[in-house]
Amino acid sequence: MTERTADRVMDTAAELFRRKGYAESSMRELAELLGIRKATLYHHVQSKEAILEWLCIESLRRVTADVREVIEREDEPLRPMIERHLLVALADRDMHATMLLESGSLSGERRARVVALRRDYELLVEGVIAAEQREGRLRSDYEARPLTLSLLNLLNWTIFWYEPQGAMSAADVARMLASVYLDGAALPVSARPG
Amino acid sequence: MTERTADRVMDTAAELFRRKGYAESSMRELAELLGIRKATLYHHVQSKEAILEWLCIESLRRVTADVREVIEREDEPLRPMIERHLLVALADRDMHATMLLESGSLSGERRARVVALRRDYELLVEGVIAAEQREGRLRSDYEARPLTLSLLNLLNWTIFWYEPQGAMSAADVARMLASVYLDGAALPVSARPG
DNA sequence: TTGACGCCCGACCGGCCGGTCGGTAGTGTC
DNA sequence: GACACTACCGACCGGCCGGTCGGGCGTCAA
Repeated sequence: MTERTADRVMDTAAELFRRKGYAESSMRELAELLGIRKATLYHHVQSKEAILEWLCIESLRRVTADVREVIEREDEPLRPMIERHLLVALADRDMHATMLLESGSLSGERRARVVALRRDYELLVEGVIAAEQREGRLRSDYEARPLTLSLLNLLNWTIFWYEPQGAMSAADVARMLASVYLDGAALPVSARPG
Repeated sequence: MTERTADRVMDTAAELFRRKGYAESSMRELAELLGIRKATLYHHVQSKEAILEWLCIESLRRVTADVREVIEREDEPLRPMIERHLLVALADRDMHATMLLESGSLSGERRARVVALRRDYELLVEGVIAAEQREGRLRSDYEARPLTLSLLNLLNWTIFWYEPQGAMSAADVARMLASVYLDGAALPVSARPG
């Protein structure tokens, strides 16, 4: 049952960290949510920071794996890649939020490992952006790097306002953001009313 | 000199909170950065949370005032509004980052006040978006609300990767983001190479 | 000279923090 | 019955936290 318990610890920690913030969450509180004592919690995890590192790495691992699969499968991967990124981020919401907001609380090697994974992922996306520019499907008046970072801004922070029970499904939001990013929010002049 | 000192406290606190996070920053550390003792610091501010509230309110006050002025002056305010928002956010970087990341650490009435200001600002932007939709300059296949939140995502989180000493000036980034949001990142099919 | 005021400080407080320790209870194996 | 292993726990630790208290020191006005 170790595996089950470890998973439960990680899920609960992700929810707690997202709701209260990493520094404001205590191991006592986490133990209480799990229905065990703090000393017992340390039987399952090495330290508080180890939990945070695991959450960061796992969220990046999942989004990287999924997006890489889309890139390898699709001929024109940009739009499906955008949609997949968003669907994964919304599915692993608490974990993803913790990675975005709290990875700065890691220190030393833990921090270095997470920063490296994040950089790898950014470069994966940037590679797609640059390729689409070369093939003339994406505008080239700006560098691939700021275009990539803008896209990731647009996507990543959606988890903080999206409401699963609202009018739009996750797939709806994914389509909308892909369309806004690629096609723009403005109506083309030719399509405007007189 | 009280005014000078209070300003210095707020500037220093904003930089510290952005660099280390609110919960991870201590009043001892802030006092040390200011070259005074902790007890003296409490002569100038009421509490740690009061500092955070002031930073949040002030950053929202500035961006709201500036953007409102643009809206009242311009006939087609959307593009200049986007650019102004970004310039203000980049100018008050530490304060703005603290507001975005740490306002959740406020409690009770302080939190309520900041949340209300944030909501006011969102509604101000949403009003512009909705107006542009009615006038046919903005696509209407999505609601004004998610279009607004997407735009704010795209803009707000830029402060975390923009490098002032880099190749692009703040005005360059502002123009780029306005163009990506309005015109899209894709090349129109008609403009693509054969 | 006196006293009010702004600015400063050392010493201290209770409380919560992450983490450790020694030990117990149950369970399955040989 | 002996052993090993896992899950569990109460009690405890040193350390840092936000915040307070009483008082010192210079300036300036009466």
